[in-house]
Amino acid sequence: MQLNRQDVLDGAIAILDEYGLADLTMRRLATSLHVQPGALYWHFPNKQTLLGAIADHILSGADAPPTEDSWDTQIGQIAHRLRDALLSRRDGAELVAATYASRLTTNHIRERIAAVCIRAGLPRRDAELTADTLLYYILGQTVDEQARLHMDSVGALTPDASPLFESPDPTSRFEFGLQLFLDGVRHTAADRIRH
Amino acid sequence: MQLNRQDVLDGAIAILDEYGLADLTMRRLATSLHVQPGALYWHFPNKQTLLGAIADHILSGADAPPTEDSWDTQIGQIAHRLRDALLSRRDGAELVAATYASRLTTNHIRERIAAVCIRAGLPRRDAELTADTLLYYILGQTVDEQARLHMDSVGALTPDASPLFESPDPTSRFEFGLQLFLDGVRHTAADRIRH
DNA sequence: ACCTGAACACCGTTCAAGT
DNA sequence: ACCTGAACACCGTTCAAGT
Repeated sequence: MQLNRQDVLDGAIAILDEYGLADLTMRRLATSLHVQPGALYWHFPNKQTLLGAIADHILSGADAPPTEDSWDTQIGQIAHRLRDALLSRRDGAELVAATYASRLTTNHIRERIAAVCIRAGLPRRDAELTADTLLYYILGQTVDEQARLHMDSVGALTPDASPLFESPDPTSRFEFGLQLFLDGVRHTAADRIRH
Repeated sequence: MQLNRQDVLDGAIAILDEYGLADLTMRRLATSLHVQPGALYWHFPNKQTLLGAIADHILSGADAPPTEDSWDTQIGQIAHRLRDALLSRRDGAELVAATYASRLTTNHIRERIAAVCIRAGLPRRDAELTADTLLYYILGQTVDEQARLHMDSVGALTPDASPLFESPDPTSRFEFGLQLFLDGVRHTAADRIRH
């Protein structure tokens, strides 16, 4: 039974979900696929590339065209989609943050957000910087949120410090930062229209 | 010549500056201090703790009381101090991001920013969430900026994609996101005063 | 085309024993 | 109190050789 690229990718994602990013090693992956470690290097040149492919997979779908009708709800929609995508797999946010780094800002999601900002009245360059700013916020916030979740499940937190009972809850925290950001964009856009 | 905690810390920072985070290993550090790897574990319980101490060192000073007089310039001052601190050592932003994660939001810097927000008219809880939002942005932006710098020095980029000639330059990019954020805070604060 | 076997050059951490 | 010696249990990656 021969392996293909997709099998390796699926196996890697399965390990990620079951054991987390720290335990996603090439050797462990090889074992789970009943293959020698070296075999993986026929399908992926190195681990970094494999992680990149997982990151792409996690993010796929988050950059679909927005269906809302005003620019601010459109950005909100994309932002929530991205957060949901990052939270959809164990350590998803950490993996994307560690792997993508400066590539999130070379992503289709960035273009989508920038496009919405242009429609809101921002010049191209401002729109791109605005998209980057939002992406940094979402990634940071979500990495943090997911790290707390994990700490919680591992019991490293006192019960009343549990993020599950945290007030405000993670989604509200996310919404707060998102609205703060949108207010900033509104102001910048309004300025542009006035001048 | 006996080693103490500070010697280990200094040695680690020296390796960080010269060879970068990826090459900062316990074994390499031990060699540079002319000591066996196990010796380090008398001074630090594990690598994570050592990295945490380096992160604290990098961040020390960034949380001094602001000297500006309006709340927005105060936040700007703290934000720039944090960025400068992260950029002050090779891979500083990456190290802090990887090590601190959800601890940046348990930092004195967070309290400083929150305090300024409270003085600007925000309720305590909003002030904390606002501080977190800013911290996520600064960290993300600075990690990215530093990663590009490194890619550049390593020659992994085409000349015209060099961040050194990027327009706008990194500092202006940073300033853009910061102002976007401050506009958002202004709006939230104004809302609070009106109602 | 795809994989094995086996090696290379590393890691972080532990711990009895030494001084 | 502080360190050595030596081991344990791993890593990612390479590559001749096999099928």
